[in-house]
Amino acid sequence: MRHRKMEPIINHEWDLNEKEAVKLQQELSLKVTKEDRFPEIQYVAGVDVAYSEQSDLLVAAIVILDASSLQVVESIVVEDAVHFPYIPGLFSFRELPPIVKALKQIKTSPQLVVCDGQGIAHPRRFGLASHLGVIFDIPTIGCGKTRLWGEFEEPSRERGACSLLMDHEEVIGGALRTQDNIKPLFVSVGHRISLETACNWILKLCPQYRLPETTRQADQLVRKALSQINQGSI
DNA sequence: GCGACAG
DNA sequence: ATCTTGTCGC
Repeated sequence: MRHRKMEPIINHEWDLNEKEAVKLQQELSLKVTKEDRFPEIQYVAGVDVAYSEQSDLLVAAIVILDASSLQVVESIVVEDAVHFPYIPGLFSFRELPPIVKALKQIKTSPQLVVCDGQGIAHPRRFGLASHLGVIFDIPTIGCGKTRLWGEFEEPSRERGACSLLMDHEEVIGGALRTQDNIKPLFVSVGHRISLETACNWILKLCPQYRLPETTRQADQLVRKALSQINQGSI
């Protein structure tokens, strides 16, 4: 099988101040597509980032899962220096640089990427998942453990229950229960996928645990890498 | 000014 | 996210 490495269709500057970052989000958010626009999905990618002791180092991991078996077929871990502080609403400017770096090196191109964070459930409708989706022009889902934006009702307590995340009259995501009696996840459109399809994929990726296998596998990798880095620096 | 605030 | 021990519960 031949592979073609992923390449961004948009290459913008990352060394921005807060005001410039907000302006860029407003511009790029116009490119987000909230409808299903993707081919058959054979590979799904998971992304996660961990921080070292003094938060001066980032470790990002990409895992590629076979969409049917949910088995890992490829993975990569990269390190990068922190170039942006953590600011709610500007999260992508902190975590995306190492993620982009890692995605460029992946040999197996995924047809869908699941992100640990929000998609359009964001004050400017441009969370990490949407940002990643737009610059690579690839379908993405935002899947956060906690809420950033929007109001919602508590979904009923069985797996699959979902209540809409609303910003006034606008639907920006869903609070989705992935297991019975477990706190819901916050699922939102990243890019080129509908909320309904996104929720169905997240449920498919959560056969046993609260978090999607994509996120769990990526989380496991960055944690292992970080512990090895810390041991080597002592 | 006060509370909220993805990871 | 990370710092951190025990502890309640299935």
